[in-house]
Amino acid sequence: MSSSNIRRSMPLFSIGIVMQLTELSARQIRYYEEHQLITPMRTDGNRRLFSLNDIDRLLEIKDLLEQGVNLAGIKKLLFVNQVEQVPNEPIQKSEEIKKDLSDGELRKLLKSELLHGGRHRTTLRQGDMSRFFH
Amino acid sequence: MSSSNIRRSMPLFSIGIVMQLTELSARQIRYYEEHQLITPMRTDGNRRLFSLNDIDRLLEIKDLLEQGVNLAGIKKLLFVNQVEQVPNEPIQKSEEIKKDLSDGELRKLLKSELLHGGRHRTTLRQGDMSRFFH
DNA sequence: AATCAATGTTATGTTTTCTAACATGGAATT
DNA sequence: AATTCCATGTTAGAAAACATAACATTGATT
Repeated sequence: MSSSNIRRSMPLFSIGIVMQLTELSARQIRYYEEHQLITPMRTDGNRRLFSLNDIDRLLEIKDLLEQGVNLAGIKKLLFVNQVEQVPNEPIQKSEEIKKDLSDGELRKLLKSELLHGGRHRTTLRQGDMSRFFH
Repeated sequence: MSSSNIRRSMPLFSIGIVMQLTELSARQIRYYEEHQLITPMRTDGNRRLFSLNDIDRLLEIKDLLEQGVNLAGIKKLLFVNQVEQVPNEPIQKSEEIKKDLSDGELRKLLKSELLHGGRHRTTLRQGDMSRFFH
């Protein structure tokens, strides 16, 4: 897991913000979760918290729906993207230990990642973002 | 206003998330706002929404407080940072029109900025972020 | 001892989000 | 044409998160 991926998978956004950013209704977002197209984190009080990756995926879902793909198809598409991507990932150095980090360490790391911002992209579906520039 | 600055000034985060990221109490955050060290946006329902810049500033406030600077001093410091930084900004091209954008256009832009991620930094206090890597 | 700055704590009200149920419109199927 | 199904809207009621405001506390300064 690259630092960028860590940053992009941080649960940060309430559903209200995600609604604005994606222009999806709460109903739609929850429905997609219900069908396991996204799996946002939850707070202790059971509120959803979305990551940048979640938002990314929601926008892709929206895009595919507008192209006529149904949820079943989208689910498959998202899934093949994941499995076909794994082999392309460079073998990670042993430095990048995946071993359990303490909560404190993780929080510190995530903080610095977030605030340092992303300078290199390791996104799966590269080029997809072009559709936001119309 | 660079695209990065737009992205970093987007009101996105609830106070709960900001508490976690900064390890400040709600009381502290509100107190700093009360003394006009930050001015987070509000939702229609009056909930605070913080930007990355707000979080950045909160962390700087926290840092300065730990160094013994009081709020009055911090206020001055933040202010001189702002005024001394303006001349360093390159003159913006006339392409970068500041004219009013429609809400829709702005939202699209912000969305793409957010999701595209920051690749170049135009931060004011550069180097400050190093303190997050201990 | 009194004051002040920064923060904690508590009370009370409002906003946001939650789940669950039912409704609807359009497409596909029978 | 009637039915079914998918995706979404709408509503109700409960709980979480957040708002302001007031009072308490702690440590430093006067």
